[in-house]
Amino acid sequence: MKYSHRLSDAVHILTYIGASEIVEDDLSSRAIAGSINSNPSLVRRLMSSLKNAGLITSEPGRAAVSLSKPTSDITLLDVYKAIEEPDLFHVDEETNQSCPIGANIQSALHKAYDEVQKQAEDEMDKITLSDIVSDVVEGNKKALS
Amino acid sequence: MKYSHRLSDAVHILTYIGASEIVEDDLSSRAIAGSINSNPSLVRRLMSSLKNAGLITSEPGRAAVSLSKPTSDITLLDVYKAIEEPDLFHVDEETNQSCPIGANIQSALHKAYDEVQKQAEDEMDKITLSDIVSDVVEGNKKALS
DNA sequence: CGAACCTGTTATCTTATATGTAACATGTTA
DNA sequence: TAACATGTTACATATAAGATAACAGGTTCG
Repeated sequence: MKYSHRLSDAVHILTYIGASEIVEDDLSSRAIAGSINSNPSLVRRLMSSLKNAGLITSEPGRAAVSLSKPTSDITLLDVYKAIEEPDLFHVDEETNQSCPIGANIQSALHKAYDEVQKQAEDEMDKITLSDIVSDVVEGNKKALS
Repeated sequence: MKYSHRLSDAVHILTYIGASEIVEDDLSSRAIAGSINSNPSLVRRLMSSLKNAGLITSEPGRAAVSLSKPTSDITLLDVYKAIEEPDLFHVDEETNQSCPIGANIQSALHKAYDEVQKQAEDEMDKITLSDIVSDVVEGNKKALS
């Protein structure tokens, strides 16, 4: 996942929905794609994951997506788990088990990566969609003044 | 970089060097590649980055690589910075600047990601090669008993 | 009712990246 | 000098992300 911005686009979608008062109130996948500078199909695919995770509610045929929870109850961690692979780092699972190093490095790395993952997730859990929406609305106010 | 294990292989190399007493004392790229179950060229490429970062010392022609610092002075963060892209998450830099959301989401995301990055890096900075080597040596002892 | 929109899903193409592999110039050792 | 090493480059392959198109089905409103 080096050059991916799936997480960013997913947050963008949620922010668009959560701050729809500052844009024309068009919540179609086409309108959201216009904001991302992407295409409606990508938006609908990401929304599919967000829907599966219980973060948004939508109905076929109607351009009427909405957040399932208040913005303060949706964390960056929720979005991360809905969209991304679970692990930030990957252990090489093909190391040589006949070598003392190769046979024991995997568990040592898993232990280390788990600690990093936990700290990252704890921090992501502290950042809410409300924070992001506030920053965006604030930035927009400044730009208009 | 979804399916990459560059970081794991780099730590593997350093661990191999740092724990060479529990393997036959062959520090050639071929021997290390054997432990990773990979190939010497990959090992030499990773070692090239580790050398640029000042973590190892080596000379052309001689299979005599060594750590530039004690294992307790080499952190997971050092290896991460030597090997990986600097950022865990990437902001979509192509969002529509004509849209209030698209124009302001980038800085909001950078701010959020920076906080997560900082926590992850702080944790990586606490984990040393010494910890990894200890776990591997310990695991080997158990396997032999 | 029917035209015009929408969502949800799938398929294909292109591009970026990681890895495997080979090759080669050059240094070292015995 | 033969054998082996590093350091670097080039190329092939596999995986994944994103762009794009297509289409079945639902919704809205004239």
